[in-house]
Parts: sequence; C-alpha cells; structure tokens
Amino acid sequence: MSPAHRSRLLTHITADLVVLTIRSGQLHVLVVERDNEPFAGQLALPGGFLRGDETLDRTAARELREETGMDPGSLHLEQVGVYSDPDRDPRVRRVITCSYLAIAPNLPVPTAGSDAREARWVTVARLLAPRARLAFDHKRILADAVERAREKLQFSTVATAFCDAEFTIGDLREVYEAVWGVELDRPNFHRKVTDADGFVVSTGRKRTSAGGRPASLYRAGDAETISPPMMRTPRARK
Amino acid sequence: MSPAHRSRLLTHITADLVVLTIRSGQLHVLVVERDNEPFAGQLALPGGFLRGDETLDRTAARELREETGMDPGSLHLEQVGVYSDPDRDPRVRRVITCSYLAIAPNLPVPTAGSDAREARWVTVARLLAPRARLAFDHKRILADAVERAREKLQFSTVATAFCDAEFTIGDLREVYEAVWGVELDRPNFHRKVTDADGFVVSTGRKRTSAGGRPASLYRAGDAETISPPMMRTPRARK
DNA sequence: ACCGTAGGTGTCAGATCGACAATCAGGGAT
DNA sequence: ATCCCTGATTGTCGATCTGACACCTACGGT
Repeated sequence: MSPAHRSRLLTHITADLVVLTIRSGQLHVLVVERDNEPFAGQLALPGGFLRGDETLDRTAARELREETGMDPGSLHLEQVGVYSDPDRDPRVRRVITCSYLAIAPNLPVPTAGSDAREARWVTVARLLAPRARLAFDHKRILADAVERAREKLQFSTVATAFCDAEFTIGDLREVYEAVWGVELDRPNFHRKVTDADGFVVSTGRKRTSAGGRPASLYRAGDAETISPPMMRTPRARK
Repeated sequence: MSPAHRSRLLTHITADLVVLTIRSGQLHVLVVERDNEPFAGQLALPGGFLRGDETLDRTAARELREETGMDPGSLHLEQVGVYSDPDRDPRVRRVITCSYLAIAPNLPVPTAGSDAREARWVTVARLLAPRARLAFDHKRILADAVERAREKLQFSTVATAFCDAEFTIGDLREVYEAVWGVELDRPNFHRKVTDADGFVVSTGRKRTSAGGRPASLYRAGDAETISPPMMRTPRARK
C-alpha cells in the first residue's frame, strides 16, 4: 500500500440522495450548496454520514428528512450503487458513498425543510451538460441514478411515484416524456396504461383544468411491474 | 446511540461474490466453507475486505482471483447492493458489505484456485430452500443476486456470459431455462435470438454432439440490451 | 355560438408471439 | 445399409400487440 493511503484505512460511509421530480415538464434534481470545504460553494447532492446504529437505508431516509424536509415514508427510495474510488473525497478520511434514488411528486417545496441548507431544484439537463460541475463525483452519481430511473420506467410502475395521489393519464404521460425526453402518442399511451393490469386504478372523479375536456383521475395500482414493458420509442422531441 | 453500538463507529467494508454458473442444467453458485469464527464450518459466499488503495470493484475482482482462481477479466462482474444492518456481523467491528454478481461459463473448476479455500459449486435451489442456512446474511444476498440475474436475462445479453466463447443456440436456451426454471419453446427461442440485433453472431462453424443434428456455433454480439425483451413465459417445468 | 385544447375511442396495417407441424442431419442400433 | 432417436432449424397460422392517425367529446374562453 502506498504511504498516501496508509493513513486512510479508516473509512467513513455516507448516503447520497438523487431526489428527482418533474416541474413544468422538465426533470429536476434536488441539490444543495456546500457550506464547507472541500468544494465549498459548489453544488452537491444532499447526503450525510452513516451512524453507528442505523442501516444505510435509514441514513438515506433520515437525510432526506433533515436536509430537504420531505417525508421519506411517502416517496419511492431505492439504493442505486456504491462509489468507492479512494480519491473521490480529498479529505484525510476516506469516504465511500452509497447513492439512493428518490422519486417525488412536484408539490413539496423542499427549501421549506426545517434545518435544511440551501436546497433547490435544478434541471437534470443543466447539471449533466458537458461543462457543468458538481462536487466530488456527484455528476457521475447523478447520471447513474437518472439512467436507473429511465430503465425502471420501462418495466416498473415507479412513474406513479412522480405523481400526486390522484393523477390523470396526461400527468403520467408527462412523466414519461420528461424522463425519457421523447414525445409519446397520446391515444396509444392512454390505452396501454389503462389496459395494463394493476398499473392505474380509476377513482370515479375527474379533474377539469384550463382548456380541454376533463380528465379522469386515477391512483397507483398494486402492480410493481408492467408486462409487456412500456417502450421508449424514439421520436423527435416536442 | 445505544452503548451496544458506541464501540462500533469504525466499520470495515467487504465485497462478497455471488458467482453463478450452469452445470448440467442447474444453476449453481460458488460457496466456501468458513475456517474461522464466526460461522466456522458453515457455508458462505466468497469475499474479502476492501484495501486502503482500491475500489470495491477491484476488491471483488481480486477476491475472485484469490479465492476461486478465476480470471476476473474474462467474466461478467457487476455490483448488486449494499448490506448494512448493524448486526449482520456479530464481530466487534461493524462490517458492511457490497455484493457482486459474477457470471461464469461452466469450464473452470474453481477448487483448482491457488490459495483457494475449500470452494465448491452448490445448486442455488438447495441453498435457497427454506431450511437451508448460510453464514451472515448471505442467503439474502444470494437471493437478491439471483433475482438480479433473472431480471437481467430479460433485457440484456448477459446470458452469453454463462456460455463459452463459442456456443450453440441450444446452450443459450439452457441458460435461460436453468436461470428462470422454465421450459422454452425451441423453435421460437431460436428465431428470437438469431433475429435480435447484435445478440449472437454466427461463426461459420458447427458443433456435432451426441445425438441430433449438428448445431451452428455463435459468439456474443455487440449489443448489451435486447429489444423487445426476452419474455419469461410460465410453462410447466421439465 | 364558435374556437382552441386536451381527453378518449375507433380503425387498420404491420410486427410479434406462442403453438406446433414439418424438415434436416447427425450418431447408434440392427 | 437402413431405421430410429435426438436435437437443430424452418414454416405456418391465428391471436395479440404496436404505431399511426382519424375522429369524436367536453370543457374554458371569447
């Protein structure tokens, strides 16, 4: 082992959060501005250290509440991957992180969190742009989590996690369009989603928004997977 | 924090391997018999501690070579998940592990590994049976990795990682049948696989084995995903 | 009353699927 | 040499799914 690493046998472990939501048709992620070195002033994903008596899942849930004021019980939260490059954190103690993907509906305004740092929504497109910078290896972590979300939309029903408890098929379609960056055929999407077993359940109600016929309201069904899967058909962006 | 955990702020990190292969139509996993406490004498997944100067991916690759004598460069190796229950390891130092799924063709006899402990293949079915026991939380880790493998067969081309460099469509079909525990329709499987873009590439050669018409040999194609996916059709087991 | 907009249904041709018949090409037995 | 058994591979067909797109519905706004 090289001398540079001899002093780093003690490792700390963190959970970092990639909290995604859709705002006005764009995929957004929650970021905080760092107060301290390293990377002070730069944007980073929210996250924090594992405590001695908790699992990483609990760390992720706790940080979600502490840093963003959101309720971990109410939204989709799943482990994505571990990042363990010895040099990913320049501090003396080596830090390994486990990333979590969280999916939230639009409603909550995160900055309202209690002891939250300056947390805010930024479009994923902006943070993944070639010249964009994030602290540590968070750009990579973000990219991996977004890719995970894109894949999961195809085969699972997580898309409903982006919506409120009651939503229209149009809302759901906007989720797919925002996350995949494609435009989907309305009629076909409607049929596929309503025909799929356990994806959406009709409540009797309707919602009448500005312009257009009132849309039926649905809530998420029991199913976790969709078969056959939703297909990501490449067509020109809106 | 409770006193019981106060002394466990220092954590060690391991990589554990779920090495899968197919032997005579059955899905097998590589296990070792533990020499030391805890769980001495019990079966466990191979794995080992992260070193100060390496990533977890490198730890997994190194342990694969050291404990099983296999060449990590030649087989599929992917991170699956992190297991961080504070009580998952009864030792004083808390141990968090990251599991890796490795997929190997049948050929290598693992016990031939250099400084390998007693390593051997056991059917997954046997280890996942209700009354079966594995050290630590390795039963859960195994179950999760196998489930990951099952899912990946649907949408990706990893099934070829179970085969030798050159293989027949029948070999590939046996992989699906063993991992999914179903019987697939030969003609339809053949068509689907050969029609899928970049899944398999025909070498000119043929292999003539005992009984039956000689089968054309293929090698893995460039594609990593299959679209449309392979469908797991439930039919009676052989 | 008319228009714009978005929700939702109908239709149709082409692709895919699952089932299964039929044909091909070896080895082994007679 | 011939027949039989086994698995590989090709054909066929009806049921289903998909993607494109016409068309009808029901609101708010003007």
